[in-house]
Amino acid sequence: MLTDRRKQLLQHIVEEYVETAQPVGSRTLVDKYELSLSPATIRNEMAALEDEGLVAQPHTSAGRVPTDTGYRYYVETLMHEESLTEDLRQTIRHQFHQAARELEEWARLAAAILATRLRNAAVVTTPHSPEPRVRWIELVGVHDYLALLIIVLEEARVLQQTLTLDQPFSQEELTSLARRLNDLMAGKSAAEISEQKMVSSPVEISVRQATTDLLKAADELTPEPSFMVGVRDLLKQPEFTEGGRVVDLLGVLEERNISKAIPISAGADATSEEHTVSIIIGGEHPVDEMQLCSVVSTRYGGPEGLRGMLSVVGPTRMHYGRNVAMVRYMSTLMEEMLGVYFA
Amino acid sequence: MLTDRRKQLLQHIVEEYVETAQPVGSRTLVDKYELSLSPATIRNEMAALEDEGLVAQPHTSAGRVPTDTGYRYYVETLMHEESLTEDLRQTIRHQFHQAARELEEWARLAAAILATRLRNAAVVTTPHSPEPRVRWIELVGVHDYLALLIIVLEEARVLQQTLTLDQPFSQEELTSLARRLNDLMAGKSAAEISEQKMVSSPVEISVRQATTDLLKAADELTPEPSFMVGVRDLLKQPEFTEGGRVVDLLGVLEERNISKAIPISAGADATSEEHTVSIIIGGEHPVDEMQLCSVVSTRYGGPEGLRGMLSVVGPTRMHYGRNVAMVRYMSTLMEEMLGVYFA
DNA sequence: GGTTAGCACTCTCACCATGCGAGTGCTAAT
DNA sequence: ATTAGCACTCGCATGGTGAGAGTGCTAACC
Repeated sequence: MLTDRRKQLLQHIVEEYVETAQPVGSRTLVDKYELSLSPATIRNEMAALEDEGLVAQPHTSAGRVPTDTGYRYYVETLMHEESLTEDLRQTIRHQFHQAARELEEWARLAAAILATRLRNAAVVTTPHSPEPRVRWIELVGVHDYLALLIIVLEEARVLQQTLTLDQPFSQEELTSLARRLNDLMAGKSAAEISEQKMVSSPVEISVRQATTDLLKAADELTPEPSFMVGVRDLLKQPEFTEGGRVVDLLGVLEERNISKAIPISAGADATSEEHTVSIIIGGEHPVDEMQLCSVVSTRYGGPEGLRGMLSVVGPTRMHYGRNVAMVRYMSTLMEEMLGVYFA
Repeated sequence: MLTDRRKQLLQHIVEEYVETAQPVGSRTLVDKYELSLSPATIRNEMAALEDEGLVAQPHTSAGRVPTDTGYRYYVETLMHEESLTEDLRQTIRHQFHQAARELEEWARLAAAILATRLRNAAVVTTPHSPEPRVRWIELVGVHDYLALLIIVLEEARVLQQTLTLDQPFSQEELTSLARRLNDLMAGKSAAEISEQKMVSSPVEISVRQATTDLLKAADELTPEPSFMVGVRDLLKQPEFTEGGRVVDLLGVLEERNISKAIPISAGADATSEEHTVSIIIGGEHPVDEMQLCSVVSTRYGGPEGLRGMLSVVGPTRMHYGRNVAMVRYMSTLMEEMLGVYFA
């Protein structure tokens, strides 16, 4: 348990370091924060904080820098979440209402806003349901042996797939087949469709197969349009300028496997109802290349089990208070939009 | 007009520099390429090449480096396009035949292959027609006042847009409206649809409006899934490691405006039939941030006026012979795939 | 005349010493 | 418990030096 003074000191160190990116020394601390103490005292206190593993010095004669555990302590007990001005809220809300009424568009916009306002990289996934259900199914012939299978999900997402037919079909035949399947499949999930055992034509079977495959795949194929936004800002940070490390980081982010780079697991599932914002700090991250970064993320949900994720990736030396506030606000906003969308 | 010896010398300089990323000196040249001449002679020749503006030295006591004009001369007259082994061709073709039968998937695959094989960034756009036409149109209700407009283009691309309705419609009503519009619009382009003046219901008007808007926009919205692949390799190049410049480059690439970063204009439109591969070298590029890069690109086309673009972005010090060969092969392959697709 | 050997010259880069400044830890006094 | 003072440690910037690479030029050579 830390004394109040040490807590406050840690807070100052974190905030100062976040701002300047320089190791912070005892003198700077007393000067800038007008502590009515001498640098010597601060030094003693800092030595204590170092013993606790909360701060470290890059080299003997440098100031202190927060460690991952230091940041962790900070976000858990010391940080106050910044509150957004009503003005800012309005501006952002306005941007959303001006955008096209499209789920993907909203996700993209959210990512763009997060990235530019916070000057960090942002990742937003479009909302999708854990067990997607068919709302509508359509078959459009491209030519004799080729047709386009289009599936509209309950959540208004559109999937498509090209099918090779074993024999020519006219558009009329395809349409009536689609009608028939529509009646059978509407409102059903992949599992439920698979259960419907029945004798039917080879085409019908292949369409059914394609449909269930698509539904199953729908979960993973988190479309990446919203991705990569702001990586530029991320790489601008002084801690990345040295060169080598950047490349690895980019490598991880470039693979589309977002879930690997941003494991949302930590605690978020249990109380996900309550807009919990989860924070992963540096070395806490399972993926090596990400250990210079912190990730602030939260889920958002809509009706019908729709779920998506918003997150901000920045250097460990990020402005946690601001990022958390912003991510939280964007998630409520996304939920609001989804609510309206599905009235 | 250069003497044969100077041409060959330039060729060696380019190829050596491409390989080693080091300014190449007279001694290395005679040693490595077993020229039966002394370094002194080579020096004289190099001085001549420098007078012509084809090579330059970073500083007085360094070897020579090709200038942009040097590279230009090289690609126009000296370079021989590498030929791909039958083995490689087969491997790649195989990858394509294993992939999903989907235009986007092919484009993505093409980009991935280009990027990994050439260790450069690759950009591929999915094929789209300059004047898209409607093949099929569908309306799916999401709830009372919201419907999804789905348009399948002749080229088998699917567009979608959410529409707000001024009054509730049942799915039956929407379907029959879609049928009616389908009959009117099938095979038509945006311009032709706009011409069809007729009295109709407000919904119908708004659907028509949305359709033409979508068709018009379809040209620009070159989907970016295939983008950014391999930027990692790009930034690994020694010329980018210093730091500052990378950021700007990323900035340009991150904006989705590919056409700006990769103007294909240069000569490609006229004789585009013949798989002309266009090359933009360093300073020739209109965008400042791209002037450290070269771009090798070509268009590819399919039936029905379908057109797309393949390109590779790398440092000026790229392996032109290989890149051109690969880009050319991928373009014929894409055409082949499109041909099969639309039988 | 083209080619070459030789040489002086230039410039980069790595290395080392040096000095300064920032910041610390410790001790002794308050 | 706090603080002043001081010796100490590093990092970093500065400057000098020497090796190495590569050049241009001149004079000799075939």
